[in-house]
Amino acid sequence: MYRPAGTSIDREWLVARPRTLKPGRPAYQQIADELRASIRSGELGDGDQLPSETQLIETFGVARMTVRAALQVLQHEGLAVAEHGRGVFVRQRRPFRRRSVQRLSRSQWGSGRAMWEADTADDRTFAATIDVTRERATDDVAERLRIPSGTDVVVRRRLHSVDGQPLQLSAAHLPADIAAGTAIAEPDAGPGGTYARLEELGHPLERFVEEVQARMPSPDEARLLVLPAGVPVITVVRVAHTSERPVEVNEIVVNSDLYVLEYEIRP
Amino acid sequence: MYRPAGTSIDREWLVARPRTLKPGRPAYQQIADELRASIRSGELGDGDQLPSETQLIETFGVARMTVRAALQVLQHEGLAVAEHGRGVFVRQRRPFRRRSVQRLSRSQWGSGRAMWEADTADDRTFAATIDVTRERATDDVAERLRIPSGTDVVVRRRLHSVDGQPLQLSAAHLPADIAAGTAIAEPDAGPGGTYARLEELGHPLERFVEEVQARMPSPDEARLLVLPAGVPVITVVRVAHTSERPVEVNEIVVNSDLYVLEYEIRP
DNA sequence: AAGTGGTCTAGACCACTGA
DNA sequence: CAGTGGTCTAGACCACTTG
Repeated sequence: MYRPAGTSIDREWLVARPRTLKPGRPAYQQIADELRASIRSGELGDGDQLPSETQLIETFGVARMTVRAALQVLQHEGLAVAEHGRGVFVRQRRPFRRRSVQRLSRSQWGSGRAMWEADTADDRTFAATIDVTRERATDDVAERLRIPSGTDVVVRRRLHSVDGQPLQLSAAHLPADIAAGTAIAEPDAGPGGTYARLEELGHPLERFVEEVQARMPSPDEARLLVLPAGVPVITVVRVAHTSERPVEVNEIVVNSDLYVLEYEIRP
Repeated sequence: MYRPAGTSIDREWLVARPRTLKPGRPAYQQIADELRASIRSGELGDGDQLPSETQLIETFGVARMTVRAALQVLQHEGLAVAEHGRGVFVRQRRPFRRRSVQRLSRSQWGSGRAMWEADTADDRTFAATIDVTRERATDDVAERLRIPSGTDVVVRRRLHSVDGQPLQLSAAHLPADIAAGTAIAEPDAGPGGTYARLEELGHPLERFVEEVQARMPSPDEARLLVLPAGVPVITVVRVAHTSERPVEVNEIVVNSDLYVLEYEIRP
């Protein structure tokens, strides 16, 4: 009973359904419930096309805005994506890429590989540097770097992509007294990246602290990361410390659909 | 120019707006853009009421479904919440609670405190155990525990709340050969919880590995955690290891609005 | 009772996709 | 071209909150 992903089974789905809606619960939610159940059970698999709006209208005997509301529910739950002119499809699930934050080890960036390349192996990778600027630190960044608010920082803003797929945005902030005039203030920071340069400059990195949160993306973030509705972002604020002081604050926004963050804790 | 949070400024907002929409971009998106800008700028602060649907209809000269679409956009971005019969409000922001996963230290659970109490200090806390059951391990859990698929496990499912506010769901899975017949299989596992019992039973915990992801909640999760639209959940799969074997897989789902996960990495 | 949001209809026109 | 989803209207009735 094998059926390859992406097969259209609209017609089968159609005849298998009861077409009656019970009073008490809104119609659009009942329709969403049925479709959701079909997705969860696997009856509708990854990439399969959902019944079209027209088909749902006929099946359930409701107005178009009602079936659209049902489909919107599924999209905002991250279960389906609409493609204009094509149909609504079960959203392809889950990370084809995983990230071990554990790989923030010296062996990684010491060897000239960026840490986000850790699991990439032989894939093609890109890090499109949007820009490197010198700015006044925001209050939050200044506090985390333990420098006076408004002090100059070098900011490296980047959009990381792999095989053309945007994965994450990052904005690394370093105190200007450390980074200005060095390779860190250049678009290409050289082999091993910022962390390798910091060590060379006499700032050996002792520990990283990461704060992890999740939220829905802003419209700008959704555009840059090509996020469909219903996909949140994970935000990471990483602070790199030497034994003396914090030397970098990196604000990272990742496509939560493509990442698994991995941490190891030793009590 | 101080204005306390929650103040209604509908009328001010109304007169300050242009009421013309430009062609090219959908009307509901332009309306959402204006409201979003007001929220981001702070003109509309935490808990403030947005203009009502009626006011927006008059201001922009569009149909009701159009302004509703605009308000839906903001709700799904997590910027606003609607309250039936009251209005639409700027969503109160961000964690009044923070969690240091770093606190998975022996000193915490050794001292009889659960790790999710680490930062709670003198707040009132509750952990409503939904149930403790014996089940066959799912494929995923079995693989993580390195036991044959279908082997019995003890499952402790809980809903954690603080001051009546639900924070997280968890489902801890332990191999039956370790946990069955012990306090771990009881609803109240005793002081220090599962981890303290494991140590007493001769399973000293050496390391924890956590995999962190984010996604939109299922309807059930949204109901249990009382999540409004536009708030994702963070999922954590924590595996506790002795030097010999993995002894617990804990599947955790947290309200991303109330948590900051914190990790420390030493290269 | 007045004002708010929640659901729903029966249309319309448009933009995009694919054969 | 037919079929798909995207936007929008002008109504309707309902449910909830507040004074």
